[in-house]
Amino acid sequence: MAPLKKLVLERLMRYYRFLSTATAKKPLETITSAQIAQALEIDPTQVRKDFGAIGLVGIGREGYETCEVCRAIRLVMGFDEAHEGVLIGTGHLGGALLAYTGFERYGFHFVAAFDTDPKKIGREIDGVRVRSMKGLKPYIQRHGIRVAVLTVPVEISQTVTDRLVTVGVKAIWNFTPTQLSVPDDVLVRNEHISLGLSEITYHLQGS
Amino acid sequence: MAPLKKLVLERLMRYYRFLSTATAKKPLETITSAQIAQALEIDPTQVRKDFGAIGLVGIGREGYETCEVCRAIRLVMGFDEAHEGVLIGTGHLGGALLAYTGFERYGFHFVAAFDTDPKKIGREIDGVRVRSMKGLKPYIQRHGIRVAVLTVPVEISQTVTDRLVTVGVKAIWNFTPTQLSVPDDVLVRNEHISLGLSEITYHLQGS
DNA sequence: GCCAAACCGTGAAAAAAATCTCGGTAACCT
DNA sequence: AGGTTACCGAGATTTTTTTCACGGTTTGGC
Repeated sequence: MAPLKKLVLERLMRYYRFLSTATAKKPLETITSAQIAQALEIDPTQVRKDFGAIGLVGIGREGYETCEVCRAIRLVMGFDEAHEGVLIGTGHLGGALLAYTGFERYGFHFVAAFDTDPKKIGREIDGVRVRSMKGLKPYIQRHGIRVAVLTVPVEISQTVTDRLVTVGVKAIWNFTPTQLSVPDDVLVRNEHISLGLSEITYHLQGS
Repeated sequence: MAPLKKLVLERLMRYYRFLSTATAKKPLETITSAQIAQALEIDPTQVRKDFGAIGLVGIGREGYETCEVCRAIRLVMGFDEAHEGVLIGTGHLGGALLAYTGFERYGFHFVAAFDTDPKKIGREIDGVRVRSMKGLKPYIQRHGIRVAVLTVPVEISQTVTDRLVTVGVKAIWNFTPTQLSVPDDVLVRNEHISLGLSEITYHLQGS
């Protein structure tokens, strides 16, 4: 099967989140593409296309089985594999991410945090131990960590990235406003929060 | 001029950020589309198209005047108008956003924060006063606030949004994992951080 | 048992976004 | 001064993404 595109993955994520929360308050046997589409403000066809892409088939005039949909999404997205990540940089944003419990449902959780500040090293933030950057390599390699979340100051983001790559990290969730360069086999997902301002200031502008 | 698309706005933001930081360390008179494109890992044509869209013209074989580019972007994006925003929900993420100073360069800053927790009300977080939600309406209206940043728990996100809309907020920067419904004239920019996990868990999956 | 309603599935069409191609022009070199 | 190089600008093309349109199928009613 051809790899799924980024946009498809993001929509699958949204379907999954919607189904998780919607069925929590009112269990549903089945759900139609129209229902999902309306809730998420997209086209019903889009939902059917996406479902088709991961091998889901609907039934008659019932729609899709909610359990089956969730299972299929979790399977294709890899939510059932435990993804253990480390956080680099325990500033405000890093701390907020460590405290956030919403990633668990996607099979992701933090097992350690790293920082250079001696005052922080050794402490725990929301149950996660803060370690010295010196211990990065052995930790990553001993635990087979493949994901790192980057919340360090921009000045050192590329340097830290290079280190992460050399110790074997395969995916970097980048919250720094930087364009990181990495080898082809390493995935960088940018979470450039400031970009959101573009829409806002432009929209408000002049009006 | 036709309104600029979201993707164009985001790229303009990236150009602006790149130019701001690149010229800070080494002042450049001019810059070529190829240089920008290489740094941001996009196509040079894309850069020229975007620049063309905001009326920038390059010169001979020199490229574009950096000052002029920055000025044009700031003008079209509205960075020079002071955008005063309020933050609703002073949890971990809210605190991190209040502490972040990087929004200033885009003309955005926080003038107040709101929360329901009596223990937080009255305190200051990074120079921003935390106020009671009861005072939301008068504050917004007295100061003519048009932007709200939403970092409240999901359970109350729609309720708070409705309130924001009725008191006259015109743009909501939504950090909650919710699909908010608002009138047509109100802009919602979603910063659904969890979506980033889709790429990561999918990429790592099976490998 | 048959008709109608409410779905899905999919190919076709449209819209949007990214990329290619190439003519034109200004600066540089010899 | 003239050729060459290194850009930009814009039309044409391709690719991607979204939406439309409609045949097929299952369910429920009569």
